[in-house]
Parts: sequence; structure tokens; C-alpha cells
Amino acid sequence: MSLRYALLALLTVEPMTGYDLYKEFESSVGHVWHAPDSQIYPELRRMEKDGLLEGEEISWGQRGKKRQYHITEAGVAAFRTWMNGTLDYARVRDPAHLKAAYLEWAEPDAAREQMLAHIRHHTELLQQWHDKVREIEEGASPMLNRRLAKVPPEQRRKTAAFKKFTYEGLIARAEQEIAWANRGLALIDELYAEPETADAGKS
Amino acid sequence: MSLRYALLALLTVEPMTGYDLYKEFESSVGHVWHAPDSQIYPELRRMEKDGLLEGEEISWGQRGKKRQYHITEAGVAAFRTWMNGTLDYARVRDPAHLKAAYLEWAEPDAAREQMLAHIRHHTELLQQWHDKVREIEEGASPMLNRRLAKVPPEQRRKTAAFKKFTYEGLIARAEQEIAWANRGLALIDELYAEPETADAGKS
DNA sequence: GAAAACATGTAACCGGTTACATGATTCT
DNA sequence: AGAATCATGTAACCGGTTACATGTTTTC
Repeated sequence: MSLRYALLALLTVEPMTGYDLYKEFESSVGHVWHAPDSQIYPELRRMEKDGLLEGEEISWGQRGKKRQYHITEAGVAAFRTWMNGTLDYARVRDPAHLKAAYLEWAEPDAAREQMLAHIRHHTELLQQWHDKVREIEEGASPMLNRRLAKVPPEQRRKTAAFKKFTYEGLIARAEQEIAWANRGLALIDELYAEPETADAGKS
Repeated sequence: MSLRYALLALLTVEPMTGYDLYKEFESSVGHVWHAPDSQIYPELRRMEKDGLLEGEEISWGQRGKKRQYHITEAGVAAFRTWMNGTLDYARVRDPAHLKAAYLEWAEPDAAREQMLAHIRHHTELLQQWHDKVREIEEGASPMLNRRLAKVPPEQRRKTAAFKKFTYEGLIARAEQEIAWANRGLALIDELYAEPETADAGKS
């Protein structure tokens, strides 16, 4: 159900179309919550039916039109309620660590490749998140700037600080994952390249 | 589809019933991959149909019976193939960080409570994982011991090392999450308890 | 004129969750 | 005798993914 609140979060800034929101899910919010367009459009309809949003047909060019949604008071209240409530944490389900636990079943090169893939994956994320933090620090994030413009001055510091705090957490996590995978590479080397204990016995 | 491979991983040690496997999912593998019994039983049936397992009716007490599954050669091959292949990483979907990004919408106490809940959650996990590592180090893990007994001597070191490596990664992650939430608490205090800038303006 | 971007959906499927349902055995 | 544990499922639902489908507008 977090998709709904991610959408509400964005719509507290300004009215948007499904496509606008989808674009945001490919960049800003997409860094903490991903959603494909095929999930966004129907969810917006449901949210409208539930009174959290109001949609308005807007013409676009000659024949085209688009539907712009703005958040209702009920929507703001729902978002606030969600923000004040507690989350329940999902049970662990982590394919990378599941595989790591049985890495003795993989060929040494395949095992190394898993660790390298883990590093590549998290390095990419790290890059994105670093860029985001820099954007926030330089005041170069369009979405955040529009949000800040809407918010009373005393709140601006908080708004920016929590965004930065979020990305810093993600960065620390990615760095940890990279460090772990590097330890994995070292471990694989240690376990498989042992020249002196020349035990030729093979299974 | 990881459930299937988690089940195969366990069944490489010895034949088990659905209930045995379910118990393991509450303790050992459950730490990296959770699954409820209602998912395990039908999956075992499907795996049998796919030739990865063979089930055998075993009588239990007077009238009772249970179905014990053992892995087939095809099952071992499928597991090995999965272990040698690469994983694709799911897109980020992280409710805790999503909420953190908009924490200015929560009451200060609610914001603190989120951070405390984050700390509590990860402290619990940390506890479990530390216990697991200790168990591995002391050779007190029944499942791992049975696995080690089945494996050729040269492999034992690897088998235990990768388990420990996995848990150490989870521990480092949990510690990082706790550190992040503590930084969050400090940030909330800093942002909300600012006595000198007595800006009485409220929205 | 073609390609990229804007715009909005439906449908089939899949993995996972929650609730329901039942009964046997073993332990105290 | 009753509780805990062993044992095995079904069914409804839900959130998310992938594929399909279509058309407009803007940019090059």
C-alpha cells in the first residue's frame, strides 16, 4: 500500500498527471519506491474513487487531453495519518544473501561473478544517490525546490534535511553492501587458491 | 522463484517433510528467506511434478502419515544451475526510507517513534544473527552439522565459511540501519528543539 | 517525415499473505 | 484429558510485473 502514499507525497507539492508521476517514479521517489506506469494509472483512479484525489480533464494540443490530479483535504489527512503511524516490517527475503549462504555450490568463477555483480549493482545505486545528495545540497533539485517554495520558511530546513538524511542512509547501505561483497571476493580467493594444502582429492 | 531454490538447498542435506521444511523456514533459512507453510506445501507438489523432488508417503503413528521429499538428480542440477547463474536485482522498494524522506509531515514524537521502531526491529534481527554466527563458530548448528557430515572433508571449510559470511553481511547491514536511525534521532532533536531562533510564526 | 516523448490504459500472470479448515500424535 | 506440536492443505485476495494496445504531440 506504500504506492498510494508515495503518490500522495508527490501530489502535496502540485497537481500532476499520471505521466508526470510516472516520470517522478523514474527519478526522485523512484530511488526509494519504484512503480511502473501500469500500476500508477489504475491506482490514481482508485484514489480518486476513495476521495483522496480529484482528477480534471485538461486538453493538450488540438485533440489530445490528459487527466491532472490534485490532492484533496482527505488526501492530505490520509498522508499525515500514514506519516504519523508505524510501519510493519516485512520478513526478510533476500536472494543475494540466500545465494551467498550456499556459495560452495557455485563454481569459483561464478561465485566471484556474483560478488562482482553485487558490487556493480550497488555502485550504480551509490552513484545515483550521491548525485541526489549533491543536487539537494546545491539546491538543484527541481521537485524539491518546488516543494520548498510551497512550504512555510521555518519548515524548509526540515524538508531538505530529511531528504538528505534519507539518501545518506541509502548511501551507507550501498557502501556496506559493496564492502561485504569485497570481503566475499577475498574469502573466495582464500578458500579456492590454497596452494600448500595440496589435497588432490576430488568428489 | 527463490523459494524453490531455498527448498532445494535444504533438501540437498537430507529428505524432509513439508513440516520439517517449514520449521527450517522459521529458523535457519528463514533468516534470509521467509515462507509460510501455505506456500511451502503447494510448491513442494509443483517441484515434484517438475521432477526436482520425489515424495514418499511415510506412515507416522497408527493412522497418521506424512510425505517425505528427497531431491532428485534433476533437482541437484537445477540448484547448481541457479547457483552458477546470475541474479537480477529487484528495484528499490523501501517503505522505511520512503517515510523518512517526508518525515517533516510527522509529529516530532511520531518521527522519533519511527526511528526507535527501526532500531528495535534491526536490533532484534541483529540478536538472531549474532546467535547464528556463534552457533556456526561453536559447531552447534544442527542443520549445518548434518550438512557438513554429508559433504567431502575438503568442502567443509567452504560450507561453514559461506554461511558465516552471509550472516556477517546481514549483521553489518543491521548495524548500519541502527546507526542511520540514531543519526535520525539526533537530526530530529536538532531540527525541533531550537530555542534561540524563537520564530513564533506558525502556519 | 521520423523519432522521441507524452499520455493512458487493459490483461494475464505470479509470488506472497491471510484466513480458513482439518485431523493425528505426542507430551504433560 | 488437554495442550502443544506435527501434519497438510485450500481459497480469497493483494500488490507487483510483463506484455499488449493505442493514440497524440513535440522535436529534430
